[in-house]
Amino acid sequence: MDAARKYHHGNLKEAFLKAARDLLERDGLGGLSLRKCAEKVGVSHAAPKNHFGNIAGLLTAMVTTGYAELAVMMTADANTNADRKRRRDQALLGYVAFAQANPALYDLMFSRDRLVQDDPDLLQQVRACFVILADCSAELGWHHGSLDDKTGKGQVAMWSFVHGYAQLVTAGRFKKDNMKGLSILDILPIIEQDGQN
Amino acid sequence: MDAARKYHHGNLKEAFLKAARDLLERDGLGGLSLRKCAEKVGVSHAAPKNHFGNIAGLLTAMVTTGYAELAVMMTADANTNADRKRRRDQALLGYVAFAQANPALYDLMFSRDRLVQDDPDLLQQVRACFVILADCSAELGWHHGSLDDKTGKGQVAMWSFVHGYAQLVTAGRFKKDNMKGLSILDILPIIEQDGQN
DNA sequence: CGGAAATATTGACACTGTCAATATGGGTAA
DNA sequence: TTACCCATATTGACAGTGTCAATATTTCCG
Repeated sequence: MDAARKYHHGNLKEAFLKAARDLLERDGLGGLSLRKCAEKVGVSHAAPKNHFGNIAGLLTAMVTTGYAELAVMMTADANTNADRKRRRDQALLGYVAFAQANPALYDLMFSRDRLVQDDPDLLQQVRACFVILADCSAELGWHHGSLDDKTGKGQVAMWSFVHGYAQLVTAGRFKKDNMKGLSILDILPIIEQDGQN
Repeated sequence: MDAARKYHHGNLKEAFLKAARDLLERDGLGGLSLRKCAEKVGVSHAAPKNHFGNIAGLLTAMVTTGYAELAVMMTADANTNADRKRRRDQALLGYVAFAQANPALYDLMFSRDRLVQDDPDLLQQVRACFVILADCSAELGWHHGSLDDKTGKGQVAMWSFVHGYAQLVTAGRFKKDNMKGLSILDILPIIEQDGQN
């Protein structure tokens, strides 16, 4: 039997994830509900229970796909472009582009009390994104000088900066005239060490 | 008549804010509801409407007090300590300390779809915090070199870094062995320009 | 004193997540 | 094929939520 049509409805789980994501970006987190998802897909209001358990399970599954897409956005043309500096720029631009394209989902990806925090799939995708960012911090020269990169300080700095920038941009906090139109690559040189690229 | 006892209940508005904040930090945003606040205070379930309109109004008022406290935490002993470097350290440490002491409230302070974003009081308190951070960026030397600080790049970098660090710390994202125990002052030197403090 | 305004209560409504009980269909072994 | 089991989906119910209209109570002020 066709893998996409193997039951009453078919890939109901993926249909739910798609519906949930549409609702999330259209109406925000407050406009997303299990019942609306079910109605959008065309099944009964309790159908999601079989696939996700509860709403935290649905949100966790959706967020997990978000991290997977974030990793793709950061490494989009990594193999077609061997230059380290451009790879790093691409990763940072991709990170911010993902947040701007999916602002509500990006917020949810860093929520503390709406997700199943110890979900194995979620943790794996989060780790994958962090590894990519860690490479960026190394290419930025943040392991340079008297500091030992093995302490993780460079990675902490990298993640803090990129996440903070992405969240504040998508929240519309940088709207003053002297802040509009700034890319993360415009900001980066300010906190780079001298002579490190 | 006593200002603290001038009606049926008294300062019901402040009582609601206190109850809401208790519920928020105890049970998270999902455990906070208007009806629970009303029950906690001892009034009817619709009483909050007179003071806040709707739940977004209550959350906005609570968040506004949060920004005011954040500003206090950043400038706690500013006048008793004239040293610029220690003032800057105090501001950053105070910022992170506030986030760690009020993790759920801090999250809510950067929410996009649960607050009245254009509330005048909220905007004023946000601006006050940003001004303090902007001073920190200037004291960090991020206006140095060929870059003109008037573009706001230094402020954007400062806010991005501190907010990202605070949010990731409170979300428990820095729990690996090589990241535990790091203070924001440990991270800061990594992204400082050479010789600038 | 008396009306007006602010404040609080009551009752209702639609909506939400969750659960138990039931129904339906697909896969599989006899 | 047939009979059974299990995954999947539906139905109905329940407590809890925000919000609103109507009403009641208290305070304020002319």
